[in-house]
Amino acid sequence: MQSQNISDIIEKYLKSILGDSQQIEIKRSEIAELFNCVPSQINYVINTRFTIQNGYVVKSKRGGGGYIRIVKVNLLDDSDVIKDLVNIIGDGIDFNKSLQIIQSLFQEDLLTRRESNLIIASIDKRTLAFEDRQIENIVRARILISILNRLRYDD
Amino acid sequence: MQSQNISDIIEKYLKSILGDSQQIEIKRSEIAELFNCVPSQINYVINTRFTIQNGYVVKSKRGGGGYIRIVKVNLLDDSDVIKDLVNIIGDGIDFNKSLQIIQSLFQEDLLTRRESNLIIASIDKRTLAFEDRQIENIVRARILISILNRLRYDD
DNA sequence: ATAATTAAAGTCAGTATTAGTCAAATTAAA
DNA sequence: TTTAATTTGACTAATACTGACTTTAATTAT
Repeated sequence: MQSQNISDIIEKYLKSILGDSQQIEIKRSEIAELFNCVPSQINYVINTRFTIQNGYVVKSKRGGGGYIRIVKVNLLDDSDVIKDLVNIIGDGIDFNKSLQIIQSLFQEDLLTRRESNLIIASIDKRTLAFEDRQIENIVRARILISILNRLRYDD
Repeated sequence: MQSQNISDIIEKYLKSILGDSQQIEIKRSEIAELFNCVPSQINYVINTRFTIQNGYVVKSKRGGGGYIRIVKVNLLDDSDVIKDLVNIIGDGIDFNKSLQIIQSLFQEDLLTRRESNLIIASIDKRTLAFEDRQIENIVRARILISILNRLRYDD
C-alpha cells in the first residue's frame, strides 16, 4: 500500500470510527495527540477529505467543551446537476443570470416558489448593492454556490 | 457525546423545566448551587442562550425575594419582538446572532426547516467572508432584512 | 421615618479552553 | 524540474468560566 502519509491515515481512522453511524464528534486535540501531529493537521484532513463533494458536512464549536462534528450526508439524485451549475457560476454572476438559474431549479421542482423568492430576495441587486459592481457579482456567486451546495443533500 | 460544558447543561435544564409553560421563575443562587457553579454563570447562560433573538425575554429583580423570570415569547403575535429583531440586525449582524434569529423563525413555523437551511447557507461566515469583517456583517444584515420583508409580504 | 443590615441579582474584566487560519517549509508526484 | 500535496507552528478567534465589585430591594434596628 502506497502513500501512507498521516493525512491518509487520519482520514481512514475517522472513517472507521464513523462506521455505520451517521456522525461523529471529536476533539481536535485528542485526535492530534493520538496521531502525534499538530492540531491544525486535523483541519487539513477535514478540509481536503471531508468536503460536501465527498458527502460530508462538518460543524464545530470552539471554547470549553468544543468539538468537531463530522456528519455523513447522503447526496441527492440531482446532486450532480447542481454541481454542474456551481461550476457555471464560477466566481462571479450577475443578477439576471442568477435569476435564470433559480427559475430553472424551480421548474425542475428542486425549489418551491417560496424558496425561490427567498433566494431571490437575498441575491437581489438592492440587497447586494456595493460601490463596486464586480464585488456585487462575486458575493452573489458565493451566496448562490453556498445555497446550491446545500441543496445537494437533505438534513 | 456532545455538549459537555456546564452552560449547555444548564440551558437544557432550564428549557426542560420551562417545558410547555410560557415562563419560569428561578432563583439564581439556587440554580448555581444545583450545578455547583458561581452565580454569574447563570447570567452567562441567560445572556448567551435566552436572548430575544432566541425567542426569550428575561426579567429579574434584585434584593430580598429576588428572582429571574424567563419568558418564552411568540414572534407571531408580538409585534414588538419583530421590531426588536430588526433593531438587533441593524446595519450589521454577526453569524451567530443571525443563526439564533433563523432558528427562532423556524421554531415559530415562519420558516420550514429547508428554508432555514438555505438561508443559513447564504449568510454563513464562509460565504460572506471578506477582507473587511465589517462588510460581512453589513451584507448579512441586508440579506436578513430583505428576507424578513419577504416573509411579511407572504402573509 | 430613617438608617443600617441583609439578601438578592448584575457587571465586567481577566483567565482558561477550545478550534481556525495562513503561510512557510518540506515532501511527493508529474 | 516544476507543481501539487502535506506538514508545521505561530498567531487569531470564539466560547466558557470565575470572582471581585456594584447595584437594587427588602428587612430590621434605631
